[in-house]
Amino acid sequence: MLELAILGLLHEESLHGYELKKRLDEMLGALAGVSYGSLYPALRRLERAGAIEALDPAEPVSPFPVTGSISGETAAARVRRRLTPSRRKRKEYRITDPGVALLQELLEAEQGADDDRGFAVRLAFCRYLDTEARLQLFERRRAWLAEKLDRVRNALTPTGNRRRLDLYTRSLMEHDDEVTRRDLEWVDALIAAERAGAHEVSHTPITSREGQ
Amino acid sequence: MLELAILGLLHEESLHGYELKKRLDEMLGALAGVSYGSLYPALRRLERAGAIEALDPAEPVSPFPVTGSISGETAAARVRRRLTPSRRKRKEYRITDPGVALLQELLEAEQGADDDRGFAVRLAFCRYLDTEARLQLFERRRAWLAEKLDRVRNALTPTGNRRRLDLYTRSLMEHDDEVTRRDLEWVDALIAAERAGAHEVSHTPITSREGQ
DNA sequence: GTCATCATGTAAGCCGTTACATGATTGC
DNA sequence: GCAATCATGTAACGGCTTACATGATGAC
Repeated sequence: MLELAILGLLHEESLHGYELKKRLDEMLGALAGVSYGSLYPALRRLERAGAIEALDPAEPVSPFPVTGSISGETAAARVRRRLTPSRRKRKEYRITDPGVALLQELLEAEQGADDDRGFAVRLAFCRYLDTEARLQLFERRRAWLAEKLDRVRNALTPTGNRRRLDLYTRSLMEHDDEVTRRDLEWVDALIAAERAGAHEVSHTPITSREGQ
Repeated sequence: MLELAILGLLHEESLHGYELKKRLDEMLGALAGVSYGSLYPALRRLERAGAIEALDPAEPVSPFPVTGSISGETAAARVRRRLTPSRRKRKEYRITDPGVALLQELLEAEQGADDDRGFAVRLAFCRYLDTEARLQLFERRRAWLAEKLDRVRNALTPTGNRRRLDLYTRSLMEHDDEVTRRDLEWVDALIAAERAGAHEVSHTPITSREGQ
């Protein structure tokens, strides 16, 4: 899970551990608040496995030489902190070709792809899958949610041997029911969008958000 | 977490491990699918700690002697399986007085009471808390959710340094935003109901559920 | 007699955490 | 020079899973 996320982030851009954690925290919901005691060992494992490699700090990797302004990022950076924040003892990692293959593999893996966290992380990087694999991921999630909804519904209906629930437990289950139904609708929308070919996934209209 | 749930269930009724797992599975969302490899060791730990005790199989505990029909349960039971399904080598556990104290303590503990699972399990047994402790639990959850919502909102608004999100990640975050807002509303309803003294918590009207 | 289910347990391992230790760089 | 933040790591431990091992009971 963590390794999947690391590979996913490094596929976009080379990063060092500390920065990686910040990205992970932004990606929250899933994987927010992962600890360094977990992150750094994961990086070493991936490095030993050849999925990522540490960059030589002497020669920077950017396609452009690092002489002066680096695209538009500079203007914003100047405001918040000085230029060239670089060169601590930090180790920047880059994903390797086998690493990209591993990312694909982990994204498609069935192991733990169903639960909330597993799905969230996979969805965050599913742009690296082809449409078919993506649909497979969505359908699996859908089935899982449908099953979950079924179980809640079953626990909620007073069929036969069912013990009666206290009000708090009942409220919990009703809420669970509602949330799961919404999750299902969402996944259905993702599937529909994927099938339509157009990736107009950003469906959520939501009650006017002029507040901020 | 598991121990809390075990104590909560045993507070209602004495049970053996296998049956306990079934209840846990029904309580799903949180703690559904917990494994025996996790459950039995937990029972032993609790027993060693004196929080629960195994019943002497010779003398059953029920307030009524076990001669023939045991309340209304019998009629239903007769249909699905024969009477007296009892007496394997199963070990029935009962909660002790120190166990009840431990249950209280765990319910009020701040450790891990905020996340989805922790809150769900506590809510399922919060009837064993007094109104004040319950409100404290709800308020803590509320604060946690508010903070989470804030982080999502922040990641979602294109402020300054923010990298632009791909469509899938954006959809994920928007969904997260929506779900978290609903969670907040729900907790607010719980708090309001608690404050009103009446425990009319079962608010959810939900779109007509004639389907089943 | 044999299969499904009930029932209890152990061992190995995974994945993560907390707490601790260390040190570089920069702003003031 | 000192504190805040950036940055990397290790050690111990926690909680849960999987896979395995075992056996009793009841249905057919």
